[in-house]
Amino acid sequence: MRYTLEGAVTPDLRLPRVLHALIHLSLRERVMASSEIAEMLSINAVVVRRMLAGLRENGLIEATKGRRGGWRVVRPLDSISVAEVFEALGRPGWSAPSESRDHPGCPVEGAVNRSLTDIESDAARQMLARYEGLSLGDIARMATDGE
Amino acid sequence: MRYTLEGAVTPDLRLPRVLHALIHLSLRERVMASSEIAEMLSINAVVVRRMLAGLRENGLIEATKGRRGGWRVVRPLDSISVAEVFEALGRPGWSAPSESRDHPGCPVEGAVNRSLTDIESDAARQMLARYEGLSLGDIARMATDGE
DNA sequence: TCAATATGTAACATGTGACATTACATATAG
DNA sequence: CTATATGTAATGTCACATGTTACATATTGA
Repeated sequence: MRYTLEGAVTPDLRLPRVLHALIHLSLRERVMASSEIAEMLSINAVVVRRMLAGLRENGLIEATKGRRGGWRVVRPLDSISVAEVFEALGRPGWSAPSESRDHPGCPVEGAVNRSLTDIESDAARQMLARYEGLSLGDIARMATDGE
Repeated sequence: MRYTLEGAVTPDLRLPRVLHALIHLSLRERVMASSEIAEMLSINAVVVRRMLAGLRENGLIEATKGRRGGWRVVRPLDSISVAEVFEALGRPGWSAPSESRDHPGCPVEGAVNRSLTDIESDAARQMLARYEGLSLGDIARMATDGE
């Protein structure tokens, strides 16, 4: 695993937004149209469909077209980890570690790259482990219980 | 401390590049012009001056104008941590954690934000601690010794 | 003194990715 | 059939690292 946590210039809010939407969607136990979710998140409905496309391809949610159509969470929240959502979204905000390739073969550049990559990879690994240990059910209970 | 590791769309290579340049600069024990450093890093001389400006303001390096001018590392490499360079560069690639503010007051959004922020902050804290424990001298020795 | 050489910066261009928006194709309930 | 949803392409906006040009300022050395 060799990843750094990065993000676009425009703050990448896909992960928090999708988690937020999935939990509401599951708790309500009825389908919600993209437009409803969009209103809830104060964003555009097309952006919602774009974000949820990855989750649909990974079997986390299903979409029904036509009248009375909308989105439905397929599995129980306790069985869905943040890591799974993160992966289904395509690891938003992550990119290759910051290695410069300005002077290939230079031992100094190599040592710098190895040092920084080690540190970034360890941090990324730690974050992913935490994502794996946290389920959407956990978050839903956090919201319900005394904060 | 509340930071996420982020980066621009264009890979942010300021940290590895500056570390690379500082180590060479110190080992050579003579001033180097921006143009020389730029050639070494395969980038533009103006970009070099822009990167090094923060280090100059933080007293890590000094610049001399005019003929025979150039850049000089003020302190020994062993006394300079990666963290110090990182800070002098303005924490390149870091930004506030990814919290959505789409529906203030929503307990679900709040729980999501707290969960993600905790995880991101911990990862950032760990990375900074590693930066603090690593000196430019350490990296220079890595480059010299058996890799 | 004066020309060559450096830094110090402003100004503008470029490339990229998240997000916004419009338009339209496709599918489905009633 | 028609209203309603998803699916998706095309285009625009914005922010930021980097590239590039231009010029002001400072300093060395003959």
